[in-house]
Amino acid sequence: MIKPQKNGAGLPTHELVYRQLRDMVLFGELLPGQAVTIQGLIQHLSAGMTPVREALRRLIAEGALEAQGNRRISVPRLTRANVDELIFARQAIDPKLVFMATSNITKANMAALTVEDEALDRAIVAGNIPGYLQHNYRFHTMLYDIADAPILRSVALRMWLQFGPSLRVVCGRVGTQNLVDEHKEVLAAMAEGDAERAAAAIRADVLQGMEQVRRTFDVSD
Amino acid sequence: MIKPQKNGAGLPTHELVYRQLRDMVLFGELLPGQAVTIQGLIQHLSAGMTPVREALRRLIAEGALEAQGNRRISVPRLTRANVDELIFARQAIDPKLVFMATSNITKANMAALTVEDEALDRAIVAGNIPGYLQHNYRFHTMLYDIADAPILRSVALRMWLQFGPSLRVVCGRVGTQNLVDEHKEVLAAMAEGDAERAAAAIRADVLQGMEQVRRTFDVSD
DNA sequence: CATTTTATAATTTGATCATATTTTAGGGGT
DNA sequence: ACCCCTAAAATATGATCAAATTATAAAATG
Repeated sequence: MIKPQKNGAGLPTHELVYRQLRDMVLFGELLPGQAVTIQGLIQHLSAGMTPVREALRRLIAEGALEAQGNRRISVPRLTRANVDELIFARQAIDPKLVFMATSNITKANMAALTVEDEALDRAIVAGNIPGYLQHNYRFHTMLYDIADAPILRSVALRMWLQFGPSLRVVCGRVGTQNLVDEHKEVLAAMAEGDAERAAAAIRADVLQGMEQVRRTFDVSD
Repeated sequence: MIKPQKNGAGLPTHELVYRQLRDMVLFGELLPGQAVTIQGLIQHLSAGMTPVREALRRLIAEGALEAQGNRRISVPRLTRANVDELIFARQAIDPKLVFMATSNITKANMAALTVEDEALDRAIVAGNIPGYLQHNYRFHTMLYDIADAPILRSVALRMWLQFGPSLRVVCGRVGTQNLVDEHKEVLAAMAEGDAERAAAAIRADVLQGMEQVRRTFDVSD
């Protein structure tokens, strides 16, 4: 007698499992190189096998996890060359999305962005690393959503999934105090409708953050 | 009594199902808007449920298929705005990959590219649409592989999965005769080691092909 | 009376689970 | 080092439940 339980939310289980795993990748509960097993997740999330498998296939396709070939799955360990690829791609995509977002900005959007950025600042001064990672992610993804360009958005989100674990490691080493961003400049430019300036500001922000990731490779590897 | 059959190849079934479905998307056996059902694939490919589900999750994550929300899956129908996004992304990514590939080119690589391009030319004069699609895809993906940049490569491949079905429709309307490409120029530049010129050539090639896709939206939609 | 709308039943499809099989990794023993 | 053996993890299947679409019938409107 098999009885599939109806999970609390209105979402399918494989979607819930996906989101939990994605957040674990993004906000640093999983470290680069760490192994991920299906059985382990079944127990840890108390989920069935099929939903877990589907979520893993999806995350592998998105680059958040890596299939090693011999039926093993792990969190990817970035190489220096990988980081350079990510820097190039983000420099190309993120400014375009902010440029597009500037046309679609509304009062409500701008207010929500400001709230998120202030929460981000508080996390920085408090040295709250998970809070920093989450609010920073949310700030950028809100911009992606406002741009209303689903294909470019999916590419940008994919990049976040790839450098997420490494970013976590960086923050663990250098702390949050040394982190600066160009978010205020982005918001000011968007408020004036100056798409070019907003795009340039986010480009600087992206470059600044990614260089921090790159720097860790120059010392360690 | 359950007996999982050992599929002929050494690859897992979900991988084989994935490849078959991907090729169906890329080379036009599936049209934009067409519905894709799990049950249908189980019968059509005579595969089990789990492998089919995993392959579908992967293809959805890669943008080749679309989850409509109400548990239904279909081949995405591109909007004019989507095509503009694809044009922007390919213009940014493809030239970079060719630029990088120029540094890594070998005699064997160059020979293989030339063979592929000649097969492509033959398909064009023969009006062989599936042949055109396959050889064109192979030519470009060979360049991606040579570049040895897995992250940018995966982004570029994702773009192909998105415009694949629409490209098939375009070829069906205009035929292959009117198709021109800049592949000869790309190869000539790469042979000389002129990465800038090769990148510019592939940029022109991409733009030319994608404009063809865009044009169909100006008349139909 | 024809047509549209609404409600209900039937069928198809998707989601999840338990289980059987296959493969891999690791641990003694040569 | 190599090879068998065992244990654990991954893969694949079919059964079962749930949900959604389609088909069908009834009711209401013009």
